[in-house]
Amino acid sequence: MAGKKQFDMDTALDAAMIQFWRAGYADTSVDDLSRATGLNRSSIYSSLGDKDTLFLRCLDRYAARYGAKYDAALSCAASEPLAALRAFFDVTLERIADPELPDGCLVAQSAMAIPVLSPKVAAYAKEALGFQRLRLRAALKASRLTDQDAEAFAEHVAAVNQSLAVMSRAGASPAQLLAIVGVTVDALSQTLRTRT
Amino acid sequence: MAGKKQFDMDTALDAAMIQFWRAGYADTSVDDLSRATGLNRSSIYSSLGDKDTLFLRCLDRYAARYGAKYDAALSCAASEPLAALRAFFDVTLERIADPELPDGCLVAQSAMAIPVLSPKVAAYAKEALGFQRLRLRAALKASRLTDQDAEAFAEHVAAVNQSLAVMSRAGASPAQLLAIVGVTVDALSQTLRTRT
DNA sequence: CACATCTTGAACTGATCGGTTCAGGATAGA
DNA sequence: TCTATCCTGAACCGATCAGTTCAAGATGTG
Repeated sequence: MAGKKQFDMDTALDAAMIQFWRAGYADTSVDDLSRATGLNRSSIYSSLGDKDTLFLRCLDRYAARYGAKYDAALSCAASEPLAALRAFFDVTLERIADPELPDGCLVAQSAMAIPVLSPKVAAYAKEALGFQRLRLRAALKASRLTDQDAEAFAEHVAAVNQSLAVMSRAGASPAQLLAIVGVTVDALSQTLRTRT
Repeated sequence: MAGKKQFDMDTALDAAMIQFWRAGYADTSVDDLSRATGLNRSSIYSSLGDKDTLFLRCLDRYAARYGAKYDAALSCAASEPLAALRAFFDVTLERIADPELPDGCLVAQSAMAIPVLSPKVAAYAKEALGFQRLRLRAALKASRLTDQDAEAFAEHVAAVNQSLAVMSRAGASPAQLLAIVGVTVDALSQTLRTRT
């Protein structure tokens, strides 16, 4: 079976991404990736690069895919900040609820492993978290919040969003996850009401 | 050098705990533990057990040590709920600020790795998180909060506390961590003020 | 002194790791 | 049909993994 591309690159990258996402970098061997993608060990190295390179591509894929969803969710922040925040959390909650996808979050997973990751990967993980903060800061500053409140909420919301990864890994129920974000959403609601 | 115990068990366990804490289970080899504790490879197996057993002991040690601190912090929750919550977060923030200790949290680290940990260790990690929730629930119910609010805040605070582990691993500054918990503390303050 | 106890370093097993190489099969376009 | 291209399986490398074993050395107790 050869002559022209025998496999779908997107499908293979998705499979690799999900494998890393589920088991983490350290607990994913190249043989695991071979099984997950259906690609031969040799094909992985020739088409997808070595383990580190492939992991970086998966991290990038993950950040781009869900980054776009977070952006879309926050797009109405200026007019409807509360709805925007709810939509933001919904991106994460729906991802967690999807039985096709692992629990947790590839970025959070990688952030926790920073001390044992290669500098390049560690830097990318930090960058992804920083970008998430920027996204939230920009959206919240466009709302009626003061700059100070917007910055504090941006840090807080980014953190709470990552906490959902930890709690979902530990088997938290959808109701528990909703309670977690509920307090934050209420807090924003209060702040919007009192400091206008 | 022998005849009677040649090493201090507490010191050795602390060193092993910190090694697991910094690098995680998967990225800690028995040779790493040997180097960290100063104990011979053979001595580790004869005195501390195999890797899984030792990890469980370290997890238990960690949960007991900081569990006691969290309990102490929450002890004034009935009379001073807001101060109790601040003291609770301070336990984590001070641990993160301690240059002698790794960033992050051994429990959060383990929770993220649940899909690739042994069932026994995975169960213990879940248990530790559940216990933290119970601690918070009991403390908040003793305050002036309604049961519903207390339960929601218990979930939220436990999650935010874990989020500090993720963010500190990614290099968040003390100011950023303070902003994260500040929103939660303000939210509790508001709730205490409006729903008495 | 002699003995029991504890610890050490080193060697060893079998398995797995990341990464490379290569002969050969399968297919597409000419 | 011929050839260029792509992919496969399998073998191989050196390194590291967890875990075990053991002879030798060091110490405290009798």
